[in-house]
Amino acid sequence: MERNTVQRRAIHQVIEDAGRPLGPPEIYEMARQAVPGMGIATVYRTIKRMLDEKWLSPVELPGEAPRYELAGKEHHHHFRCNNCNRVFDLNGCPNAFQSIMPNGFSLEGHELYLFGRCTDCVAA
Amino acid sequence: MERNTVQRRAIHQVIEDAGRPLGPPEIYEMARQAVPGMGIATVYRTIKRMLDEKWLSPVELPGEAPRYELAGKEHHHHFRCNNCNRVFDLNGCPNAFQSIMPNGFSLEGHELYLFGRCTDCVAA
DNA sequence: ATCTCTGCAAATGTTTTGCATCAGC
DNA sequence: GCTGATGCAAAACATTTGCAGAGAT
Repeated sequence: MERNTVQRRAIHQVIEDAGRPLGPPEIYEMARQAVPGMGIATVYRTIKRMLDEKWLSPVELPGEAPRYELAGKEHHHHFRCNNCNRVFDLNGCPNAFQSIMPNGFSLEGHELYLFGRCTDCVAA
Repeated sequence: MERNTVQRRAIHQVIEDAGRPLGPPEIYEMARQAVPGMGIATVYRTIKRMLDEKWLSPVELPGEAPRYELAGKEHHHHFRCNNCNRVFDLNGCPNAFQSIMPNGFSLEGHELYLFGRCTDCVAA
C-alpha cells in the first residue's frame, strides 16, 4: 500500500505550484527547501511512481532533458520561448497530419513542439 | 586545417549508406567494421564536427537518444514505427501551426514527429 | 509491528576530456 | 616536421539500484 510521506507531498506541491513543466534538478532544488534532507534519488523514484499512477506526464522536448507536468489535462502541445526558455501549454491541435503520411502507413500518434518568442520576450 | 582521415570517411560513408537516422552506438558498430581499431570517442568527436560543418543534422525524437542524418535535405519531419522502431523521413509539412499560437507570441520554428505503423508492420 | 519509503553510496550508461602517440598535409 | 586527429582511460553527468535503517499505517 502506498504511503503519504513529506517528500512525496513536497514534490507534488512543487509541480502543482510551478504551473509549467519542471525537470528533476529543478524539482529537487525546490522540494529541498521544504524538506532539506531530501535526496535526489527520492525525486527520481517519486517521479517514476507518479508517472505510473498517471499523476504526471512527461514533456520531452527534442534534445532537452525531460520535464514533467501534472497529468489529466486534455490533449495539448507545448511552446518553448527561444529567449527565456520557459515552456507553455498550447490549447488545441491542428489535426492535419494525415496529409503527409505515406501510403500504407498508419498513424497512431504525434508529438508537436513550437518554438519562438513569448509575449514577454517578443519585444526584447 | 581539416584532415581527411579513414575514420572520418568511414563514419560519413556509414551514415550515407544507411539512408535513415543513426545513433552514435550504431554508427560506431558499423564504422568499426571498416576501421576495426576505432574508438567510440572518435565517433562522438566526428559527429560533433560534422554538425558544426552542417554535414549532419540531429534527429531528436522525444524521450529517445539522438540520431543523426545527412543534412541538406529540405524541410521535413519524421515518422517512427511503433513496431519495428525504424525512423522514416516524411515529405511535406502541414503548415497549420499558427492556429494554436497564443496572442502576442511569435512563431519561429517547430518540430513534428508522427508515430504508428509502417507498411511492413501494418499487417503484423 | 509491519513493510514501504528514504538517504546514502555505489553502479550504470552515455557523452566528454586529457594526454601521449599517430598520421595527413 | 608540424599540427590536428586518434585511442585509451579517466572524468563528468544523469539516472538507477542495493541496502540498512527510519517512518507511515
